[in-house]
Amino acid sequence: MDDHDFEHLLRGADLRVTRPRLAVLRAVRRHPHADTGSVLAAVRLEEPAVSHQAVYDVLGVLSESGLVRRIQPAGSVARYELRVGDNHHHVVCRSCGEVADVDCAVGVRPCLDASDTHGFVIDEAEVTYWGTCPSCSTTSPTTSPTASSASSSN
Amino acid sequence: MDDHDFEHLLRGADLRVTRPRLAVLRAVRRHPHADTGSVLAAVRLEEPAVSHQAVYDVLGVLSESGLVRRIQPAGSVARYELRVGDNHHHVVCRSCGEVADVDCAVGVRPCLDASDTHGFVIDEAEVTYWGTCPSCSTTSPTTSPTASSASSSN
DNA sequence: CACAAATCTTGACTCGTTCAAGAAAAGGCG
DNA sequence: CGCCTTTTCTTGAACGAGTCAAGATTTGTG
Repeated sequence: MDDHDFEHLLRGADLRVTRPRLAVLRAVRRHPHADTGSVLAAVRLEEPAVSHQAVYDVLGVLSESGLVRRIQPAGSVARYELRVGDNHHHVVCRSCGEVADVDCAVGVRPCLDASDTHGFVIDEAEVTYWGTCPSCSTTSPTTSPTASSASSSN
Repeated sequence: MDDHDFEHLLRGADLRVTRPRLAVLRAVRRHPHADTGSVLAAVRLEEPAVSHQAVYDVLGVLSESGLVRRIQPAGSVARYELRVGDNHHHVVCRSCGEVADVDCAVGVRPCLDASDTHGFVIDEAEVTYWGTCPSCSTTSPTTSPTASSASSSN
């Protein structure tokens, strides 16, 4: 996944290839599950002039186009990842908010057979595992969910 | 589930029995999956003097105590329900944000066997089904996710 | 190279939620 | 039953992720 691939991805989705978009894709690749603020910070290391609105816009269109996946565990802000279309799920640490990938255990489309769907037409089943991450398990639970990884700026 | 039961629930959780708390419990019972604003509105029909902060506080302690369950699908505000401890899941309409209950199809603890959990200690698996609700399926998709049920006040 | 459409910058703003301080109510005890 | 401590609630300000809007730039096409 280099810039060349990203360019193809964008063109394939009928999106123009711009410096902000490439920078966002690189940032998301480097920081899986990063929130918008972290993506913005990472982007600005390479492209200092990119506005926060541009990052919101870019993450928005990339999500709609399926080039990135947006997740948002309860109590968390939106997070983004490049891994897409492989039906994996997420573990979220109740203590520090850390997110990790979990490959689907049941099959390609796990739990997609809900018993009574009340007439809803279901197109996706999203599984979120809740628990405690390794570092919060060993150390005494001091860290709060808000005090997570990278900080955001504005 | 009448006021008498609610009182027992509260005392059993070492919580004082107050008019705001009973009103919130009644509101959540009457409006499953209601957001905080809707709960506040419903509460004020019976207890006009209850502050919005009280509703936030009450919903907070009730959630911590396990008397109500808080859910928050991506892109939605927090929602609450009384159904608790029966491991059911939710379908969320991508178009209007409507939420419905779905009983667990796989078993008592579905999908709780993640393959590689990266050292996380998992205590819950939450399944969210995404799709389109009956009314958004038939009618052309006009309604937006933000224009949902009851309105909030302040 | 010029032009229309898409994209980005700038800056204000919305709204769900939280923070903080003091007033009011709950429940135990005498 | 009424006092006292603690919990809970009211009031009002503040926070912050995300959105809106208008105008400037850029992209890709003809």
